[in-house]
Amino acid sequence: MNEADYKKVLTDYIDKRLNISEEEKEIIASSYTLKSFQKKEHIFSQGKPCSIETFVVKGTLRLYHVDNKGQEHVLLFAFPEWWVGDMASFNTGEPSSLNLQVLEETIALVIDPTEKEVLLKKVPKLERLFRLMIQKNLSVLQKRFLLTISANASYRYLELIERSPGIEQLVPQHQIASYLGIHPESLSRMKKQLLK
Amino acid sequence: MNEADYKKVLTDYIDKRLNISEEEKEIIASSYTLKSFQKKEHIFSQGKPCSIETFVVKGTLRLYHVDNKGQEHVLLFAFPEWWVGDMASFNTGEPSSLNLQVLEETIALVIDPTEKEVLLKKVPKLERLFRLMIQKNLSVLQKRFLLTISANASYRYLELIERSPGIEQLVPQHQIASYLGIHPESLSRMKKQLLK
DNA sequence: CGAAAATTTGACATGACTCAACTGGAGTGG
DNA sequence: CCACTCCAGTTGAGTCATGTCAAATTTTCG
Repeated sequence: MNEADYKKVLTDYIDKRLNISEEEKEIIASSYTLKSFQKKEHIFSQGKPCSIETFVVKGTLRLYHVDNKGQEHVLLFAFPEWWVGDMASFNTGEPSSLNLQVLEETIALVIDPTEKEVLLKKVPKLERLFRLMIQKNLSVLQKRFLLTISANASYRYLELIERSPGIEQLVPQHQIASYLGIHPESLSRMKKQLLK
Repeated sequence: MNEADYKKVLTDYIDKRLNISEEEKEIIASSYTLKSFQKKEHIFSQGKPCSIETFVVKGTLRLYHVDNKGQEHVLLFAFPEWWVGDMASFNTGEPSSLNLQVLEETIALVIDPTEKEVLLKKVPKLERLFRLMIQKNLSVLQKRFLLTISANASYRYLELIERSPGIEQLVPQHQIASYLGIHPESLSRMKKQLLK
């Protein structure tokens, strides 16, 4: 696949949701920059402003936070056709509280806040796309939050592997523990328990 | 205050963030319906589609979910100048998983999905307002989620009363416990501990 | 005033954490 | 190709925060 093919993934994605003209497709395609990232690389990090919003074309990422005790907490794993960034930081310029790390070699389309403003001016319909996207993210997080405070860790674990089958092949176990909000030792013990 | 005054609260709120014309203010004001709600009343409930998005002008509300064990979990308390609804349900028509209940007599401006679509067609800039609003909500929830899985209940309690001083006068203690994700007995004991 | 609801207290159970030791596999360099 | 290291995962023992259930007390409100 070449650059144009990768950008077509994005414009197709948008077209499916919004119906955009050929001209708009070109504006969009030229507003985003194609980047590839190596395994373990950090695309942005906690403490610095996040001036990148990415649309994942290929690969796997994790978005996580390190708390003041030094514990990592995975907010999400990202896959192709996902938008990932730290919106709060991206929009305000304040330091990010999140880290975005590559788990599997990734190809993504990226944009910075200034370019995004320009793009939104040129193609205002995209406001709607981004609204719907964030709305989706919010519903998902809401659901996860409620699950986290209402169900125990084994229930959350089973829910995760049902919702994302194959995740255990893609992501090391201690990161799954971190996603579930528990320690690796606890997840290990829990899995043993579940085998009965 | 009369109806026009209440609607002015909304148009002022929007004007502060977007700069809208007098004409647009009128369109907005006429798209929303003024409603008042009594203490304990449910504005929408779990299991039924939520066809209401509210802008609180006066009063206090709580948005909560009841899980399959019958436990209530408070997602948020809402105060004047907040938007409250169940976006997932509002936009798709699927049954809501949330309940919105009045804690203190409330006056709010409400809109249904069809009216909102019409309004957004007439005043497309509002797409941006709603995007920013949801974005804010998402950042807040993200932060809360991370706090919930990284800090213990007493830390979360202290954070809450610092962030919302006076909340203990407005909201019964068992609902604060529910907001914190713990049981009322635990909160009671915790507070006793903290007095040292 | 009296009933119902909210809060507190007690006794005990349990899920998850902590810290430390051990195991096993993947990769590296001699 | 082996020895070595490093990291992920497992296991063990003890602790702690919070849950559970039941009873006592206080507050709220009709």
